[in-house]
Amino acid sequence: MTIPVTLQPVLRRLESRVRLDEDDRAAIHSLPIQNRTVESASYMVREGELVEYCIILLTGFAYRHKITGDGQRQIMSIHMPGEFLDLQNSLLGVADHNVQALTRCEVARVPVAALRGLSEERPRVGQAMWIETLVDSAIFREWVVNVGRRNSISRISHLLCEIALRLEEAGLAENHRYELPMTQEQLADCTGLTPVHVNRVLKELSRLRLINRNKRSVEIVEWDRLQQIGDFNTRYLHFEAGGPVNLQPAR
Amino acid sequence: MTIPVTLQPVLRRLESRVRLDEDDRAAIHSLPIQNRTVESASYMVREGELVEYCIILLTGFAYRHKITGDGQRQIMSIHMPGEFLDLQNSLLGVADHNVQALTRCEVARVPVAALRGLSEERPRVGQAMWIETLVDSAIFREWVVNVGRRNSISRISHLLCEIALRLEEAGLAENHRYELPMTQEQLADCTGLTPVHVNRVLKELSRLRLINRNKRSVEIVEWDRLQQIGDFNTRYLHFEAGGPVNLQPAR
DNA sequence: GAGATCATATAATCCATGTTATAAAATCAC
DNA sequence: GTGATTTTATAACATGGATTATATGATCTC
Repeated sequence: MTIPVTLQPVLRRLESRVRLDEDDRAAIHSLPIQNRTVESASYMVREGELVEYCIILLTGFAYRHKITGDGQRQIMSIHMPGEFLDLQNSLLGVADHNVQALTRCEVARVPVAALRGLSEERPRVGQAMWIETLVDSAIFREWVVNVGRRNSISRISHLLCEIALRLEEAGLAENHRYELPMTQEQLADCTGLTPVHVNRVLKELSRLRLINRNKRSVEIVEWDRLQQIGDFNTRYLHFEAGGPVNLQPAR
Repeated sequence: MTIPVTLQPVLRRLESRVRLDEDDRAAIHSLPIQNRTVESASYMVREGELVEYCIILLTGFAYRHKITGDGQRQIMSIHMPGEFLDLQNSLLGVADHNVQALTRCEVARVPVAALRGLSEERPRVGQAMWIETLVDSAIFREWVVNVGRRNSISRISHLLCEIALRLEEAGLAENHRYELPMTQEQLADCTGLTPVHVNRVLKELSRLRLINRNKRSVEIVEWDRLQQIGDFNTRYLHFEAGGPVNLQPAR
C-alpha cells in the first residue's frame, strides 16, 4: 500500500522563485505521473542510460554520483524532497551520471516528453524548471571550489552548512538541527576525502563544540564559527533569485 | 577600430543540438547586442554583482572562477568562441562567481531582458539556450569528479583531453593540436593543484611522449593513452544530445 | 536474540602533493 | 633594445590526508 504523496513540495519549490498562475499550477498537477516507492540504495538512473522519465523526489533523500575508471566514487549532489533529480535528462537524453536513493524514497516519474510539452505550453513553468537546473549548476560550481581548494575541515563544515540551510529553506529542518541520512563513507565521497579522515574531522568538530552528533543527527551549535571555518556564503544557493518577481519585465 | 564580428558562432553552437527555423535565426540576429573588445585578464562579471547583461564570447578565451576566503582561486570552466559566459545570470540575477578574460576577447553584450523575451517568444531558442546551460552543468559535474577523485596526472590529462575535443567540436582545432592560452598557474587553479606540481606533471607527460609542448602550444601525441590516463570519456560533453532531433515529439 | 553485516573509531605508517627558495627564460612596457 | 615583470623550471624539505589494520558498536535478518 502506497502512502499518498502529492506534487505539492515541487510546486512550493518552483513558486519560491517564479510567480505562477492557476493555469500553470493546473498544468503541473495534470502531469501524467507515476508514483513509486524506491528502496534505500537502489539506482533510479544509471550513467549511459537513455532516459525516458524524469524523477521528482517527494519524500526521502537521494544523491547523484559517478564512478571513476579505478572504482572510486564521487558524489556530486545531495537531494531532498521537492527536488527534481535529473531534470537535465529531459533535454540531454543520455544520463552522464548515476542517481541513487540515500533512504527509502517516494518519487514521481514523469515522461520526458510531458516535461518538454509542459515547458513549451507554459513558458513560465519552463523558466521555473530552467531556474531549478541553474541552481543545481550553481551548487556544482561551489562543490568544485570545495573539493578543489578547501582543506578537509572546511570541506566538511561547508557541506554541513549547505545541507542545514537547504533543509531549512524547504521547511524540513530548523535551528540548524537535522537528521543527516549519510554514512561517513558517503560524506567522504561528497568531499573527495577518505572515510577515515572524515571520521577524524567530525571528531575534531565535536571536540571544538561546533557541532553535536548523535547517531545520524547533527546539530550545528556554533553556526557562525562553522560557517566561517567552512568559508560558507549562501549566495550560491540563490534563495532569492531576485524573489518571485524576477520574471517581471526588466525595470 | 573594432574587428567585425557576428553571432554566427553562437548560432552554429545552438543549432548543433536543436533544429531552429528561419524565424528563430532571425530573432537571434535581431538581439540588441553591443560589441566590445575586452583586454586579457579583465573582469567581465564579478561575484555579487547584479547582472544586467549576458556575455557571448565571439573570439578569444575566458574563464569563470571563485576566490575562497583565504585568497585561493578555483577556476570552474574555460570558455571558447561561440559560448555564453553567464547565461545563468539572465535568470538568477546576482552573479555567484567571476568571469574573466584569458586572452583579449571580442564579446557581444545582450541585455538580460532581451534574452528572457527571446526565450518566451521563441521557445525552441529558449530550449537551445537551456541546453547550453545543461551542458555547462554536465561539465561542472565532471570537474567535481576530476578534482575530487583523480590524482594529479589524471587531472591534467583529463583537462587537456576536454579542451582538445571541445575545440575540435567547435571547429577551432584539429589533430589534437591547439594553442592553450593558459599559464601553469591557471592550469593549477583548474585542477586544484599548485603551479609547481602542474609543472612536474607536464614535464612527466612530455617525458612519457604523450604530449608535445612548445610555449603555449599543445599536441596530444598519444591520444588513446592520455584519454586512458585521464579517465576521460566524452559522454559528459553531450556532443549529440540525441542530435538535433532531440526536440521532436517522443517516438 | 544470535549471527552476520555494516558503520564508526582510532592508531601507526606512508606518500602524493604542498611549500619555500632560487634561477633562468620569456614576455611586456616604454 | 633595455629593464621590469611574469612565467617556467627545478631542487630540498614538509605535511595533510591516504593507507592499512584492528576493534568495537549498530543495525539488519530470520
